[in-house]
Amino acid sequence: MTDAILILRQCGIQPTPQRIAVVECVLNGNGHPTADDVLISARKTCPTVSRATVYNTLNLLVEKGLIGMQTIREGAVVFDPNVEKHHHFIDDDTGDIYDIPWDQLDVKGKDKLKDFEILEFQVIMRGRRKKR
Amino acid sequence: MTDAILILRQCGIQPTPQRIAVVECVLNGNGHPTADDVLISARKTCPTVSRATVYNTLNLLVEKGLIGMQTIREGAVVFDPNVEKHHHFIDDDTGDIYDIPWDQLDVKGKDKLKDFEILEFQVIMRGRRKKR
DNA sequence: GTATCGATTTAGACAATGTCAAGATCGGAG
DNA sequence: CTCCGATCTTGACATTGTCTAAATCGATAC
Ligand SMILES: [Mn+2]
Ligand SMILES: [Mn+2]
Ligand SMILES: [Zn+2]
Ligand SMILES: [Zn+2]
Repeated sequence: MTDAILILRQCGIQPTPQRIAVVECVLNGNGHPTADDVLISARKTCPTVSRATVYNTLNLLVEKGLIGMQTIREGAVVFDPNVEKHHHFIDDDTGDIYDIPWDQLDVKGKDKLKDFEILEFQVIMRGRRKKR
Repeated sequence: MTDAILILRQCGIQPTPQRIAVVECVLNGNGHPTADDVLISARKTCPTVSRATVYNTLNLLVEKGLIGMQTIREGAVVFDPNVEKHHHFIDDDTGDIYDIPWDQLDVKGKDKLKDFEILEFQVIMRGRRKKR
């Protein structure tokens, strides 16, 4: 349970009911929601919130580094409450996206790519999550 | 210079002027075109080709394994004439996508992810291509 | 309490991506 | 030539995302 108001203030963003709802949806929600997921979810606590405000707020949060944005799903960008470096696993059956901790994988050979200046990278895996 | 007609026949797809134009655009063109790139490009040799036919043909080619489809750019899927396993580097300045040969990188640690059955994976890198 | 003013939100227009269905077109077999 | 199945085109439609103008909000000043 994050304190959305505090988080917004610390970034110099005026906390409003709409922005609080958006922050709570993406930070307390589970997973990697699309903007539309956030809109639907935010409307449960703030029924009049508009699509434009959800997009504005999400983009603002990305700018401030409070959340990430990932281009790994077809059709829509997803937002990511996890701002630490990490990899992703996408379940082809369900579409669910799982975080893989950064230190679980090691990518060897990047330094041999002389033609490219790598600013960031990640491993993207697809398959099925094993039922347990 | 690929023989589009032959390639289509080998996959059991009737070669038509429209399909030939699409195949030539994505196979002989350079890089990772979007459907819209292909549409514009195909219209140079086949001015009346429609958007639906371009999408239908591209999806058909993907189904048959003749080209790949990558979800690595915002806004639109890109198609990939390279069907071998490989990684990608995206130039943040230009948006250009470069193929990185499969054996240039080695991802260690995948076997420790007990909860996931990895069917495919790739490394996605972002940054700037060094001018040379 | 009321007027004012800037910040915020809303509703709807708009462009782009992608899918789909209905009708037109094409091309080969009879 | 006619018929018929395959293919193509057109335009409608849904979705994602951005933008603008007008409405709303809230704090301060009077
Ligand atoms: Mn979703
Ligand atoms: Mn393009
Ligand atoms: Zn993540
Ligand atoms: Zn590629």
